Amino acid sequence: MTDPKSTDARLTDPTSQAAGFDRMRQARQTEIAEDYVELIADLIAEEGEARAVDLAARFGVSHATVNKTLARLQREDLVQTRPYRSIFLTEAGAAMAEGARRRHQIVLEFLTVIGVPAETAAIDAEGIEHHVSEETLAVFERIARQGL
Amino acid sequence: MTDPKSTDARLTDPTSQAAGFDRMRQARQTEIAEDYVELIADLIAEEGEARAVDLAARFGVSHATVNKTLARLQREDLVQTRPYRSIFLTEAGAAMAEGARRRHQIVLEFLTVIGVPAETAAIDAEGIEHHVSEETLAVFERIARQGL
DNA sequence: TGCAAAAGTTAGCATAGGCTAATAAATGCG
DNA sequence: CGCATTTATTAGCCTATGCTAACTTTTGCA
Repeated sequence: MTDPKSTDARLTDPTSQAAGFDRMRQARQTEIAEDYVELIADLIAEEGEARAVDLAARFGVSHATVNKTLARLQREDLVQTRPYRSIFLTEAGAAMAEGARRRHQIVLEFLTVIGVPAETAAIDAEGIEHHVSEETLAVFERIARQGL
Repeated sequence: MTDPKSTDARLTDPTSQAAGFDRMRQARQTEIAEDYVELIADLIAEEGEARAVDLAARFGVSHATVNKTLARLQREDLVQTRPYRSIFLTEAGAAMAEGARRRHQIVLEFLTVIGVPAETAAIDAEGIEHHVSEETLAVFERIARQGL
C-alpha cells in the first residue's frame, strides 16, 4: 500500500501535476475577463457602443452582476467605465479582446474543417478557446487553412 | 447608433448567446468535480487509496481547501468520506471519473495525432477535456484512430 | 416640460474555492 | 508505551461570481 509503484500510466509526479492545475485555475480566472472584453469589443464594433444592459442580456446574468464584474475589470485596467456612461476597452483590454477573437476564430474554423457540425462547433469553440496554447493553436490554424 | 445592423458576423441573437454562456457556467462548476473524481480514481487504482493529503499535493492547494471541496462533492453524492478515513467514489462519482478519463484520453490522443508535441498536448488536454461535446469527441476519436 | 420607463448603481445575501492558523485524531517509531 | 509526526478537521478570512431589492440617474416621449 505504501510501496511506490514508480513509473505508471496515469499519474505523473505531483509537482508537475500541481503546476498544471495551477495553470487551469489561472485560466478559469481569465475566462470571464476574456468573455467580457470580447463581447464588449463586438458590441462596440457593431452597435457603436457597449452598455451594461446588453452585456447582461447576452451573458444571461443580472445587470448587477455585470456591474460588479466590470468593477473588477476596471481594477485590472481592462475596461474603462464612468457612471451612467457606456463602456470602453483600455489598450490592454482591446489587446485581450483581439487575442480572444483570434483564438475563437481559429478554433471555430478548425472544428468546422475537421467535420464538427456548425452549431456544435460554435458551442464547443466557446469553451475550448480559453484553453488552447499558442503551440496547439498553430497546429489548428494550419489544419484550418489546409484542410485535413 | 440605435439602428439595428441586423444580420452580422460576430453577434448572434442575445437569447441563444445567453444559453451558451449558461452552458459555460455549468461546465465551470463541474470542472473541479471532474478533476477531483478523476484524480481520486487514479489514486485508488494505482496507490490503493486516495487521501486528502495526496489530492492537496497533486492539485497544489492546501489540504483545508481539499477538505472543503470534498464536503461539497459528498453533498453531491460523488464521493464518500468518513473522518480520518480514505476517500471513496460513489457509483455516480465512479461514472463521472470514467467519463472524464475517457474524454481526457481521446483528447490527448487526438492532439498528439494531429501533431501537437506530447508535453503541450498533455497540458492542453487538461483544459479542453471539460469542454468537448460528445459530437466533437466522436470526430476527435475517429481522427485519433485513423490518423489525419 | 414633466413624468414614466429604461438604465445604472448600491447594498446585502449566497455559494464556491482559495488561504492560514489552531485544534484534534491516527500512526508509527525509539 | 508514549510522544512526535503526519493527517484531518474546523474556524475565520478573502475574492469572484451569482442573485434580489431598493434607489438614483438618464432618456425619451406625450
